[in-house]
Amino acid sequence: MELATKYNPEEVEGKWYEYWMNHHLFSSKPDARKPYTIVIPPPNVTGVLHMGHMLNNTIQDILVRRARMEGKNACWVPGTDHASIATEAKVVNRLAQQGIKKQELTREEFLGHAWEWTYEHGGIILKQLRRLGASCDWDRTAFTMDDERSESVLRVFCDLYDKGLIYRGLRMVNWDPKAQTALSNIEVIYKEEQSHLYHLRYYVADADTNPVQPTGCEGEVLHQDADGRYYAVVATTRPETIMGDTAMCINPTDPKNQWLRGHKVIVPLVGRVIPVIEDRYVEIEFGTGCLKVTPAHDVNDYNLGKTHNLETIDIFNPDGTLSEAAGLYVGQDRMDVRKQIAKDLEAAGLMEKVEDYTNKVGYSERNPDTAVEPRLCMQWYLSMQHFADIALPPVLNGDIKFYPQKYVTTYRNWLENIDDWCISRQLWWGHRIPAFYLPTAEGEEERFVVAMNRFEAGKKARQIPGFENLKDEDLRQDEDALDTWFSSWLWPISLFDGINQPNNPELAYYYPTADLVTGPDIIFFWVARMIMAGMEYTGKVPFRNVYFTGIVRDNLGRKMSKQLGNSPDPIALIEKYGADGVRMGMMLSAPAGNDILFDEALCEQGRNFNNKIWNAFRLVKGWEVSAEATQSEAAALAIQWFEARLRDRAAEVADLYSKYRLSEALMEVYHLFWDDFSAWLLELVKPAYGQPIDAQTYAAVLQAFDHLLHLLHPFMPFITEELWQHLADRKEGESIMVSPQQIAAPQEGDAELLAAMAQAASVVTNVRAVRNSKNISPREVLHLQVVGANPIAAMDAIVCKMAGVDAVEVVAAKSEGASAFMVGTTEYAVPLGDLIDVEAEIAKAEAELKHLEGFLAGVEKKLSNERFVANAPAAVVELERKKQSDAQSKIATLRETLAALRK
RNA sequence: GGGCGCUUAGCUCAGCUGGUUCAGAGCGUCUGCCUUACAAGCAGAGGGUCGGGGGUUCGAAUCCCUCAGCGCCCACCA
Repeated sequence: MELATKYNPEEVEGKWYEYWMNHHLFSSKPDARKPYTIVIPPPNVTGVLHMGHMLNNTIQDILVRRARMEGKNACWVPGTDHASIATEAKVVNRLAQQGIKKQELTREEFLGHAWEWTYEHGGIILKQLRRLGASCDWDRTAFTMDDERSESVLRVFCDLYDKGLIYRGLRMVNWDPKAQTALSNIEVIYKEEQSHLYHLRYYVADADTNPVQPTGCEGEVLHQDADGRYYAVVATTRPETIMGDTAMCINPTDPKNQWLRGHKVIVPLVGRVIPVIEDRYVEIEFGTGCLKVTPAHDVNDYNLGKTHNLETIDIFNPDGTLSEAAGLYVGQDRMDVRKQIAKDLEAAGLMEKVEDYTNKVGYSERNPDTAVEPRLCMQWYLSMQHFADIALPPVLNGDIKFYPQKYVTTYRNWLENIDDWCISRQLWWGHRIPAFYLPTAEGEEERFVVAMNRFEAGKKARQIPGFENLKDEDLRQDEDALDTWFSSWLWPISLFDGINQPNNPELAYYYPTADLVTGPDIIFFWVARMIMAGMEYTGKVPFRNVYFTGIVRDNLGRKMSKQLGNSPDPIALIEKYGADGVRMGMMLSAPAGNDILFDEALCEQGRNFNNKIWNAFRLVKGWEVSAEATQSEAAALAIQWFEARLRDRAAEVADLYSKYRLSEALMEVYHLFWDDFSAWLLELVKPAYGQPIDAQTYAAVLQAFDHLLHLLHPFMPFITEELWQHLADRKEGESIMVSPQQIAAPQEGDAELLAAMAQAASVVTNVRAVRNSKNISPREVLHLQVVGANPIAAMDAIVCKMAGVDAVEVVAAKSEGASAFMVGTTEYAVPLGDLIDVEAEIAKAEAELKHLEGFLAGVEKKLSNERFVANAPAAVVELERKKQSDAQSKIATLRETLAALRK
C-alpha cells in the first residue's frame, strides 16, 4: 500500500462516518449489557455550531466512545430545543425584513412561519455535529416541540397544577420590551453601567399645590429656592419614571428630613401632589434620603406601594414607549424620554444637579441590548420550595457528583434562596399553556380549567355548576406559551417517553443517565431543574455525574463573540486540521470547569499528532516480514518493556477517566504514543537497512499499535478507525469502536522493568548529549564504559542500539580522554581520544560537584537535626540517609574524575 | 454587600490526605541535524526564591492568618 507522507483527514472522515452509520454502530437498544447514557444538551433548533458546542460535544463523544469500547451499551441521545424566545425573535426579524409585522398575523399564521423557519434551519447544527464525529444515536433524534415531548410538557403542567404547585398571580415581573414578554429572574443579566444620578426638586406644597412653609426645623437640611420656596431633593437614575410617582418616601428616623414629615410635595413637571410617606426601607445615607416612589415600575416601590396603599400608575406600554397614563411624552421610547426629560427639568429649573453614577441595570439574557423593565402583570408561576427540597439532597449526599465540585456550593446557595419560577411567556412559539377560560361577564372574576386539551377542558368545565351546557368552543385558551426551560427540564425523562409512559422499558433501562456535560452558566436554568423534575417524576436522579465545561475564550482571554469576530468557524477548522486535530486541539486545554483559552495552534498540534500516528503506521506497514529472521535481543527486551509500559499507562488513563480529567488522559496517551512507542519501541525494533523484521517482533508491534489505537480512539475517532481497518484484514461491519480491547492490569515485575528502562534511557540520553556537544554524527559508533559494576547489564542491548555504541564494557577505571557522566551512582564514560576537551570536562564536573556538595550539606543539616530524626517517620529518615550516602559516593567519583583530568 | 475560586517556567496549566514520581507537563525558546516513517520531523539544552508578608511543624507550593491583584456567581440602596 502506498501512503502519502502526510495524513489527509478529508479522504478519511466522511467515509468512516458513513460506514458507522450504515452499520448502525451508534444505535442502541436495551439489552443485557450495562447501559451508558448521555442526553445531549439540546442546542437551539435553528442555531449553528460554535466553539462552545465543539468543546461540549467533543467531551460527550469521548465519554460515549470510551464507554462503548468498554463493552457498555452506549446511548447518546441527540436533539434540539425550540428556544422559544430566541427563535421567535429570529422569525419576527425575518418577517420584519419582508415587511410583515407580527401583530398583523394571527397566532396560526405566525406559527406557520415559525415552523417554516424551523424546517429550513432546523437540524443544521446536528449535521455539523456529524462532521465532528459525534456518535449519537440519530434514530432517537428528538425535538422539544415534537409530539412526545409536547405531550409530556402539557401532562406535567396539568399534574403540577392539580398538585397545587402552579398558580397565576399578579406580580412585578421582569419585562423584555423588545420581545414583549415576561422573563424569569434568572433570565435577567445585571450589567454595571456608567449613568447619572439626577437630583430633582420636589416642592413642598399643600393639596392645591400652594407653597408651604415648614416650621420648627432647626438643625435640619432645608432647600429653598431664590423665591423662598421650600423643596425636597430626590436622587434618581430614572427621571423618566416621575410620571408614575405616587409618593415620596423618607426614613422616619432620618434627622435631616424630619421637616418633611406629614407634608406633600409636587412631582416636577407633572405637577401632581403626592404625599410624603415614611418607611425604614429608605437608606438615610443615600442621596438626600428622599426616595421617589413609582409603584408600577420598581419592585421595591411596588412593595412600598402595597404597604402604604399607594396608587399605581403604569406609564409604559409593553414595547417600552410612554403610555397615555404618563400624560407627557406619550408614545416616545423610555430611553429617549430620559434624555429629553433631563433637558426639560433643567430648563424648568427643577434639576438640582446631575452626578456621574455607576449602577447595575438588568438586561434580557436573550436580547442583550434591551434593558429589562419591571412591570406589573398577571403571570403563571411554579412554586419552587417543594422542588428545592427534593433537589438539594441528591447533590449534597453525592448521588449526583459535580465536576468540579465547587459548583455544589453554587447549587446549594441557589436552592436555599429560591424564587418561584415565572413560567409564562407572552410568546407564540412554544408550548401553549393548557388553561382554558370560561366565558365570563364583564367585571366578573376569571375562571379557568387546566386540561390536556380543549376536549378534556370542556368535560371539566361542564362539571362546574352553571356551565353544564358549555360548548368546547366557548372556552378561550390562555394566549401565553411556556418558558422553554419548562420543556428542557424534562429532557432526560421525556427522551425516553417517561412522562407519558412512566413504566416503559426504555426508561427503566437508560434512566438514570450516566453523565451530563454542560456549561456552568445553565446550572440554574437547566441542571437544577432537571434534578427537580427527575426527583418529582421518577423518584430518581436524572444523571450520576455532571461535568461542567468552561467557557471557550480566545487566546487573549476574551469571550468569543460575533461582535469581536474572534470566534472561529468550527467547520472551517475541521476542514483545515481535520476533525481529529480539532478535537485534540479542544481537549489539550480543557480542564473541567476552567475557562479554556482556545488557540488555533492547539489544533495544529492535534494535526501534527495525527501525522505522527500516520507515519508510524507507514513505517510499520512498510516493513518486510520474515519468518526465518530471528528476534534480536534489543527487540525482545523492547517489547517486554513496552508491554509493561502499556499496562502501566492504561491503568493511569483509566484512573484519569474516572476523575473526568480528560485532558490529562489525552496527554498521557499522546506521550505514550509519541515518546514510548515511536521514539523508543519503534526505533528499537526497527530492522537494519534493507533487512526484514522477524515475525515475532512484527506481531508484537502490531498488537501494541492496536492497543494504542484503542486508547486513542475516543479522542480521535477517524484516524484510529482508518488505521485499525488497515492494521489487519477486517470484515465488513467490523469497527474499532466495538472491537474488544484488553490491556491487562499492571503485573509483578513491571515496576522493576520500567525502572531499569528509565535508567537505560538516561544513559542513552547522556551519550547523545556527548555526541551533541562534540558534534559527533549519530552514525559514528562509540564505545561505552561502566565503572565498577553495571547495574542494568540486562539492558545493554537497548543501550547499544539507541545510543549507537558497540558495547557496554565494565571497567575498573575509565580510559583517559573519556567524557564521563553519572546515572544514579554509576559512572559511565565515552572514550573520545583526541576529541576530548579537558577544560570543558573539568568545568562540567566541577559544576556538578558544587551542586552535589550543596545538596549533601542540606541533607546532612537535616540529619543532624535531632528533632527531625526523632519525629519524622523512619522511612523518611532512611531516605535521607540514602540520599546522603548516594551523594557521598557520587562526590567521591567526581573528585577522582577531576583529579584524573587535571593530571 | 455576601459567597466561591484563582495567583507555580515566556504562555496555558497539573501538583491528591504536608516528606524522592516536588519543583512538573504541553507549547514556545535556544543549539545541532534534510539520519533509509514523519522538517507537521529527529537529537540535545536552558528556563521558576511556587503573588507579598507572617504563623504552625523536625519539615510547607501543599495547612492556618493577613495583605495585594485577578475572575466568577448571587443580592431590591433609588
